Amino acid sequence: MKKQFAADQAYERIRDAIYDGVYPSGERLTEVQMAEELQMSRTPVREALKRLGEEGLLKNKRVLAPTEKEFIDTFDVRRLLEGHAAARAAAYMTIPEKEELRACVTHAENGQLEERMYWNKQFHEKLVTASGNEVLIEAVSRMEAIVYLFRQTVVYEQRPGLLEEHHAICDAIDAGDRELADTRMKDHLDNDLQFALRMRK
Amino acid sequence: MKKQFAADQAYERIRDAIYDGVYPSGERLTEVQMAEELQMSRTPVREALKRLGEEGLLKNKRVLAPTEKEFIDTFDVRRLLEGHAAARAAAYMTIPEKEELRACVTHAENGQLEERMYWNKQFHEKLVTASGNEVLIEAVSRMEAIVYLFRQTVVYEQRPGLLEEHHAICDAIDAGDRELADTRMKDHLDNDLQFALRMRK
DNA sequence: AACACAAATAATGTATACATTTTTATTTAT
DNA sequence: ATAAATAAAAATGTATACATTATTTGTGTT
Repeated sequence: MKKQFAADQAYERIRDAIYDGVYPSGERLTEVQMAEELQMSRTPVREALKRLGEEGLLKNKRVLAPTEKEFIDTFDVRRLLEGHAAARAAAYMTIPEKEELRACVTHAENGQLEERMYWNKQFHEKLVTASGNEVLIEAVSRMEAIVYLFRQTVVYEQRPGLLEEHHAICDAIDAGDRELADTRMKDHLDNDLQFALRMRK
Repeated sequence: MKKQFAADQAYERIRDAIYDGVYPSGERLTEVQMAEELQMSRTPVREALKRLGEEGLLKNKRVLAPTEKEFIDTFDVRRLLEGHAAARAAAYMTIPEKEELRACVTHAENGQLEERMYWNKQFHEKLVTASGNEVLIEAVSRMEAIVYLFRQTVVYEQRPGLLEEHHAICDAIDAGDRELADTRMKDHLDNDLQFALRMRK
């Protein structure tokens, strides 16, 4: 077990708390309060808050409250990047990698809600990671915060068609069809977006 | 004139110094030394260095030394994003915006090296900004550091064909041809990449 | 009640001190 | 001479103090 700096702990704990809805969108996080709660001095907390700010989870000290536009804009970029990742995967993924990817979908099919969330997330992550392009990976992961915070609900994981679409993407990749993989990923994300938007109403 | 925090000044000064080659790639920047040079305490310097780290200009305390792969990967993503921005521009840019964009190219044609650099940069910036997609804008700007540091030289601004390509992109946008604008931007960036890679040898 | 202003309270930004960790320099052993 | 081990030096991470800014609260006015 590696020793963790207080600043890192603070970062992780606050981040998780935000994701868990402990601090709702719009709430202001102050250094003193956080320091109090985490039982450490302001210094590491301050560092953690700054980092959360840079990563977009806080917007001048308040928990990000993503607007519909921000969400749409995020997907506009995401579909580009993940579509590209899918195309690359179709061209360069190794057989074992393809199998792992497919396994994500089947595991999701068989698992309960908790597991299903995990494997769906893994699916996208594996796909992007397989590109081997650090810049791409970084860019995608940077957008997770908004996505996560916007659709506060988890119902999304039950969206009809979701798993079928993941399968379809796998099929395109297995077939080595770049174009098709790209298109299917983009369509998939479009569906996700539409569904999430509808859920908010 | 707005008052600046010491941390902000530190950030800007160190960043500019890195860009100006004062601290060469690979050099280690320590808090104490920077604090000394900037005549302030370690606290704001530390904050600045952390920020520079998050933005990719420092990689555990050392000035980023981009590898060829990183550079290529960056362009792989850039062409996606800027290509998309060009396509959007073709579809949605207003006449005055189109004129401003074209002006960037003509200004570059008529200016000296310094100006030319400025206007070429403006060209790309205007194009991306016109998308109105904050996420996209942010993503593109995040990649500037690597691009800038990798091609330490400025010769790049003299690349044969560069201005013609900018014009060609403008033409496609003026014509409202999304596909073509996208392709031309991608080709343009591909050329940039190839040229930069060749320069390094 | 809504507004403007003043006083108070609280939060931030910076400097500094100190313990710990990391780097560098030096010594010792093979 | 090279490598391992140790000692010395330097740099980092955290806590704390204090001055400065923001924010809130309270008061009086229309």
